[in-house]
Amino acid sequence: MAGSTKHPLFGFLPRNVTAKQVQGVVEGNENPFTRLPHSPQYRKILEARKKLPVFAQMDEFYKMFTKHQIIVMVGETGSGKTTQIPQFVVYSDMPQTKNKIVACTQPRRVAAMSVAKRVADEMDVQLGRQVGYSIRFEDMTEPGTTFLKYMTDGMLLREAMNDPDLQRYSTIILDEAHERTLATDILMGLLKALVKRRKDLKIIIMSATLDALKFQKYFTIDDPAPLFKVPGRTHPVEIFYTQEPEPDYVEAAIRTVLMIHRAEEPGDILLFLTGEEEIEDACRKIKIEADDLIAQDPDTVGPLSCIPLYSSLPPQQQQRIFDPAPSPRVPGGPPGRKVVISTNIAETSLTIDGIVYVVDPGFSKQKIYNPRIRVESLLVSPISKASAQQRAGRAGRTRPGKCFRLYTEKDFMKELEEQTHPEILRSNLANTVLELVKAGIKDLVRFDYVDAPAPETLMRALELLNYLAALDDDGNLTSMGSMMSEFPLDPQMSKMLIVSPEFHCSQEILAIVAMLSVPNVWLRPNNQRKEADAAKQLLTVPDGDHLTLLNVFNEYQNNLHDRNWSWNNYLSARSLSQADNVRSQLLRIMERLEIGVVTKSYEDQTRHYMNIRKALVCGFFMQVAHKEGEKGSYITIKDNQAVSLHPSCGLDTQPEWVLFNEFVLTTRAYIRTVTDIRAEWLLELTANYYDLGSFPDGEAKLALQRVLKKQIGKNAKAAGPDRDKPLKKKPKTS
DNA sequence: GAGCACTGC
Repeated sequence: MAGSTKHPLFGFLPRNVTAKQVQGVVEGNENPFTRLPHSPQYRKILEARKKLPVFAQMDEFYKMFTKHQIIVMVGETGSGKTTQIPQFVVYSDMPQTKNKIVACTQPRRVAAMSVAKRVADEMDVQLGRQVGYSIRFEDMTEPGTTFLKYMTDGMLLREAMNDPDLQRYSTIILDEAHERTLATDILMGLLKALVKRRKDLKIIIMSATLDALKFQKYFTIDDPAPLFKVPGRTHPVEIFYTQEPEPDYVEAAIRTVLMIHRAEEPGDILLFLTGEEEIEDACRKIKIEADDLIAQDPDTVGPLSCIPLYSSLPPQQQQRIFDPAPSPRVPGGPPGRKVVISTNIAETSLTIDGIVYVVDPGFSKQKIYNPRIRVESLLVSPISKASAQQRAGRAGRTRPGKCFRLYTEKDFMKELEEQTHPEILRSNLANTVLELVKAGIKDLVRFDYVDAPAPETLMRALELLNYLAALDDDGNLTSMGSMMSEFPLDPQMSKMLIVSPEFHCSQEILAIVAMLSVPNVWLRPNNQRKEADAAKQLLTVPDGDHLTLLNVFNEYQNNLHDRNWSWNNYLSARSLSQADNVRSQLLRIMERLEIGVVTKSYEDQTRHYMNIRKALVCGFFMQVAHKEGEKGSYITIKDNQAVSLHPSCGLDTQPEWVLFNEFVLTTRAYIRTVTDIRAEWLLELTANYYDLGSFPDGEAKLALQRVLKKQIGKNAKAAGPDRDKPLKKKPKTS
């Protein structure tokens, strides 16, 4: 009688449901969230879901989830945890009945989007309504309707900054926690503190196997967090090691690829190398050698296609990894094979079906941070055991595979670290510290990190934020700091934006900051370097690379009608449109903060450019170098690092003082993206930092003292300060 | 006279 009108979830007690109840609803005819009948598509997907390993453990899951506030979950690839667990949680939390949300974080945007789409299909609802996702630049949710949300970890961290109690959420699931991204690490710290304040909030940490114990221990409230284990569904991968260490891993890798091609069963190969240049080089060599092999032995050696893969490759070329292996040259001839040569991008971000052989030389480029000289750099380093395991796993996704490690078993056991160092130990934390302070964390040194960063890294971050006036001398957030934290930028750049109205150049600083926030816009194809350099020369502003970036952005905007403009000027259309996107987001934030977006267009260009350079100084006064000696050698102020102007630098002279965006350590120490500045501005705009009383001795200090003396003399002679008068333009030498 | 591992806000 009542059966037809009763709500499908009738009798469900929040946070106390059984697998039997849930299975009844899942198998039922009526969708409990839309009250519509389930579609045939739903039934089809349900049959596939029921085969996932995690589905068989629903009962076990609910027993644990009902009882505990925090769960650590481990599941191998193919367990279905990312799609199923959040749905299980929804039936228990019933967030739709109390205006709450179940959130599941991902380290990458594509994952958040694609998983949300899949889960919306599984639940027979429209993406963006009951189930949605939230990533930078795209909020695919409907307030009041969305109760299951996939999002990037960085997005949730931003929310935590403004609402430290994360009141909207009933359960928060941190997925891929083993990747230890900076955002996930900070979230773990915040959530550990939060569960004490919010007893109604539940947390699930999802990870691959090796780290589980560490997370369980970390999340000890009275007892360690319980562990929920889900088996994976992959194929076995046989591991081979070399007998002796390989002196040249690229050469060994090429040899191994050719050996596989000659001697192993059909199946595609994935080779891991460290960077673009290495990959393109190996690609060329493999092609040449494979052609030789085929010429020698056309009856047994099939064709080999070689596909490079790295992030700066245009998407269209990245798609080539999904091309099928080449067909035999003649019908019935030896089969073709595909080899993908990739950076770490194929370790986590991209999966390629059909890979049967993995060649792992054991290296990758890793970011390291040196707090002493405040520099992040990339270094080719040995990978960790966890990483090696992940790479090997790429061979077993479709059928049993083989992994050839180009190092000895002994080195694997003894030399490789268990885990890759988490990002928090390898990064400049200026931004993170500001976010934490904004989230109300008072004592950053004693914050409960999963892995605590070096005290010096924290000190460097606090010092920078103090000089930028984001924190006062007691480490409290200032109103300036509060504004700065609203921008998804390094603090130096948000500072520039906030002060830009004083220099009448908000639009210009917006464009420059946007350009500095996207990947390099300059293209330089191997066979057209001269043409590319010439094109760049035409866009160059000799006063500084920052102004060149501004010029490029403006020209891009002026030429939007011309589809080929970017390409014709050897510029990356992808980066430029990204910059445009970033610029709009930053502009919206400025408007929200009621920072007047001021631009004085009637000024003459020299003076206008000077104002822009002054605004740059307000953010980047700590990244300044002084020319010492004749041959273009510079010394960074205070740290006394000898550096050279990067060859890509467009300055037509070698000014005495320069401001730089980036310090790069390659064959030499270079400063990149450099602008000509004046000592007067340093003394005038950032007197706090350029306090000569505490300045280290050296040529830079002497030069600053001379400027100061001259200023005092001038001010004594003249009746008042005249520093607003444009300084005389230097004669240009070409 | 050289380089951009990979994410993310």
